Amino acid sequence: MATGRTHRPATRSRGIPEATVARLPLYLRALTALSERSVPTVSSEELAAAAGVNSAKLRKDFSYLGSYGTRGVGYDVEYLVYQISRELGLTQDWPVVIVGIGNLGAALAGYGGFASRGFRVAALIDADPAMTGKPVAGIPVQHSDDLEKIISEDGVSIGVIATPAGVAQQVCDRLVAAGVTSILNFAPTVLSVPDGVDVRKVDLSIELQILAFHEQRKAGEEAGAESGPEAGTETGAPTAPPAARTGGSSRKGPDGDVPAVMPA
Amino acid sequence: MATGRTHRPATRSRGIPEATVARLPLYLRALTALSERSVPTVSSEELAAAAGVNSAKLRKDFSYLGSYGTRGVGYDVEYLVYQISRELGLTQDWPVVIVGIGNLGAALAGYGGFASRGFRVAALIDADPAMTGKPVAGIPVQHSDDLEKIISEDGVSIGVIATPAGVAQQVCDRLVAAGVTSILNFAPTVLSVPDGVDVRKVDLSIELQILAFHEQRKAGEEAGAESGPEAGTETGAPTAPPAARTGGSSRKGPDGDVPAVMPA
DNA sequence: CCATCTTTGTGCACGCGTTCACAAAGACAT
DNA sequence: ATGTCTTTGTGAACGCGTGCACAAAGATGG
Repeated sequence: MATGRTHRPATRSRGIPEATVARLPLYLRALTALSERSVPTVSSEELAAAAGVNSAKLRKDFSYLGSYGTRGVGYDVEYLVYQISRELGLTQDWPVVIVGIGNLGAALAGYGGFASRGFRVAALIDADPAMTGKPVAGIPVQHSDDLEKIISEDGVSIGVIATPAGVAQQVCDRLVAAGVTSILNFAPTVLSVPDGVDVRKVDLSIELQILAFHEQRKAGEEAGAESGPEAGTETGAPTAPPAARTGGSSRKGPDGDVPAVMPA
Repeated sequence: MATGRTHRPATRSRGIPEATVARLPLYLRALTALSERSVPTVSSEELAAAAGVNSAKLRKDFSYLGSYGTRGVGYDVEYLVYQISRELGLTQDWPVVIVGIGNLGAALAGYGGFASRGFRVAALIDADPAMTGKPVAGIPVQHSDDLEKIISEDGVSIGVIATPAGVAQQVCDRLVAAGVTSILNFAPTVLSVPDGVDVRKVDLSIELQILAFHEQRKAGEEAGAESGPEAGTETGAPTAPPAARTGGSSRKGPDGDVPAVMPA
């Protein structure tokens, strides 16, 4: 999970567990595919397989929404699509602003998965004056000076931050002050927000690091098979905990991200 | 969380809980920032604040790695950076291939956060012959015909899929067959992989849908304050569960993703 | 050397999420 | 109408993750 809520101790919204909410979009996607193939009904078993989850889990998830199935038959696809869409708030239009139109921001602006699910890119915002007015994915970039005006005029409540890490918190503060209450953060920083504001983060680097951990473990298991499972626990630690300071490097990554410092 | 492992019942790798592994990159980032400011030691309280977590949680996380702190003082920054890097497998170089060089793939290729953490983009691969040879972020795109050769020659074990959803499973199968055992999937599909292969997924659309859910709930709470908290449970459902089929549309999204069908 | 003070490391309890297993419900055939 | 068969909906048990609260450890000062 590249994700993780920030703050807010598992709000358990209207009795719907957070874990269930996170799976509803998965079910919706599978159901939409079935709908396009004109499949009238699905069993929990089939749908669970399509969504990549356990069937018992799926049934319990749906039970939080109500009793929308028919015993002995399954679930009506169209009806379920509607119910989940309504529950997720996808029956209304959500204007979204994207702040920071670099490589990633531009890619997000052109991402088809947004518009297809009721999310409308209301504006692209960047701090670089050279970008202002230039169309990206058919939408002209606006300058960040107008951020507050754009948010309030369009009634935007969801903001996407795709800026360098260094300015993410400032951008976040301005978005929140202007009325945004949900933020999707792509910058590799921890954002602090007041209560009532939801933050979800997507960090590509973190995902890769988690994969690397498991990858290393797999490799270690093979190699460790000959010398016992307890190998590799102390593979030459460089110095004792109170190591002498080496003086911090000042290299900065291209997007304002900080590189990992690897002693020795 | 934009994330979520696939299969594999919480492997609890070498006694290190999955939830802890997912937080290690967070700590590492905070520690790296401290290291650049030449801060010699941090308390669990300070570091926890910087990483956006609870200090008790942080201490428990570190306890799984060993006793690297000094009571009354805190943790040695440099030493901890090294220990976490080693635990995550970041002391070695991980070659990574990115398959599907569209908007997103190109953005990923240029993402600075990869190289700075020991991940090296070994190759960019795309099925479009017109892309072949064209440099993206300084790296020439190679044709997908050579996928197997590239993987085996470079010893690549981590693959990133940024293709349209329709071809993601095929690409995944080829990657796995060629020897890739960790996959980061950006395509909006459930990938099925054999045992021993890790898949992590990042789905931008899902993250927004989760935000929309909470956003709707917030809006509903305000409005519902006047008519009681039980309002909005049955806001005009369109038809009874056994609804007549309306015939599926066949529209496809621009990236092969399927649009949500909204009845009535 | 001793007292004090800070901060770690962890035992324990609690709550959420997952999974099993089964009773109830309805479709369908006779 | 009745029996059979399929599939849902959920009660209950279990395991993981989180957070509290405190004892142990070590630094620091006198």
